Amino acid sequence: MDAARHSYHHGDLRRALLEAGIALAREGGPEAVVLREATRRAGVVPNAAYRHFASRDALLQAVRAAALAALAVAMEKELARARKQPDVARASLRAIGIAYLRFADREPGLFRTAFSVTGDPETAGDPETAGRSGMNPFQLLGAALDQMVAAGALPAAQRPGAEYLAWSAVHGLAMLALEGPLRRMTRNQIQEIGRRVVAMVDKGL
Amino acid sequence: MDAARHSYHHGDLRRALLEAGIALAREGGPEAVVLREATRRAGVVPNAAYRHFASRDALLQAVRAAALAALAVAMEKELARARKQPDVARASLRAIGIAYLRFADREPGLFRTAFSVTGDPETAGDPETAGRSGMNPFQLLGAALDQMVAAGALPAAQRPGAEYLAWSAVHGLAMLALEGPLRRMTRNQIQEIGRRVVAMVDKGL
DNA sequence: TGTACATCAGTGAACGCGCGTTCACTGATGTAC
DNA sequence: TGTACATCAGTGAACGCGCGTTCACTGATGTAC
Repeated sequence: MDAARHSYHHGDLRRALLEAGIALAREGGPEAVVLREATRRAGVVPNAAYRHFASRDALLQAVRAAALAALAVAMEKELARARKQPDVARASLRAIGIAYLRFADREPGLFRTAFSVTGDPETAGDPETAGRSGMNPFQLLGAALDQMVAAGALPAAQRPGAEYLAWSAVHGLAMLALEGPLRRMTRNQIQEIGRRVVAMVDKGL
Repeated sequence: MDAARHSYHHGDLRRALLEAGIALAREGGPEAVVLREATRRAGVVPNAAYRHFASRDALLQAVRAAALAALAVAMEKELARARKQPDVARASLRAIGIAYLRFADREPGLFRTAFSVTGDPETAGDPETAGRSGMNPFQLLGAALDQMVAAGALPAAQRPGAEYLAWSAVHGLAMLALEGPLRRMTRNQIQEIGRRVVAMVDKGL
């Protein structure tokens, strides 16, 4: 990658390191985000990274934010489809759950990086974790639940904290399928269970 | 620990290493199960471990089995209490969920070791993963669900695969609370969410 | 338009770390006669 | 009951590994006059 650099200065090393870090996370999860490897891919000497990131962990946090943003974008895409459905509110909530599970399936490395790492993804503050709508994954889920209440599909009394219930169900399946005992199941089996989990949440909330 | 060994032979090194491994897992999760540290605690030279375990991973797997067995025992205790309830089937299912969450809370290191590690905990084969009843955690959950069907509290059509739905919900909360974004919440908040998750499963199945 | 110089973004070399694992060894145990 | 010897369970020393990070450095850039 980027092997052909001729000037002494790189030009955009911060971005190059971040992108290398994202690629590493995609390939092997958070523990694969190795500072030295990122500099290797950027065609630069190891300690050059310290001009742009205070430590290996700082790089990892930046990668994590990018992973969350990628998830937010995936959710937004699925939500766009849901808006054409008759029962928009319900379809939106399901879309969020399905997008979450699909992201975990298709980008396991990024998924694990986004969640099995220090830091609060719900932090509304960090714009780096947001999708195109400016909302991060957690906020998107919250908005879908608000819609449910507005549509009368969810009792207002159940609304507070409901994101944690929905999130838990879907997150648990993702983890069990990714690095837990469900790892050996086929993709189809997992998808079927995914549908049922989402249905359970819908019904059980 | 065990500093006072006088004979050249240890006597029960395998057990000592396993117990040291369990202690390490309890303190710091799977990545803390370090072979050299286990031998240090057993008062023995590092490579002595290879007389009893083929590799660091073999030790880790043994520790993992022990962690699953500990969870099974915790579940059995909670189940014993549930048997005194009027609606035994339902109470049993909830007991399993509550025990699971409580174990994750009280023994986070063992919990993570049990699940965020290679291997299929559902493997009925390994007796090392079982509690006093001879059943492992997964089997205990299955039995509770069978009871639900027998009691008419769960449609038989929903029974197949239902363990994965229940498990996902409760596992997800445990993970989010343990090493995810819910880490900062108070124990009480998590417990409250736990109750609601279990209720959601009960209602949503 | 040209030059001096501060600032910035890279280089080069080296550290210490603790780990898992291998090798050839030796002290202790227990079994056969 | 005693001894010879095979087997077993430890020791001692050493490996290579790749990592994150620090230090003093130098080449390139851009700004002030």
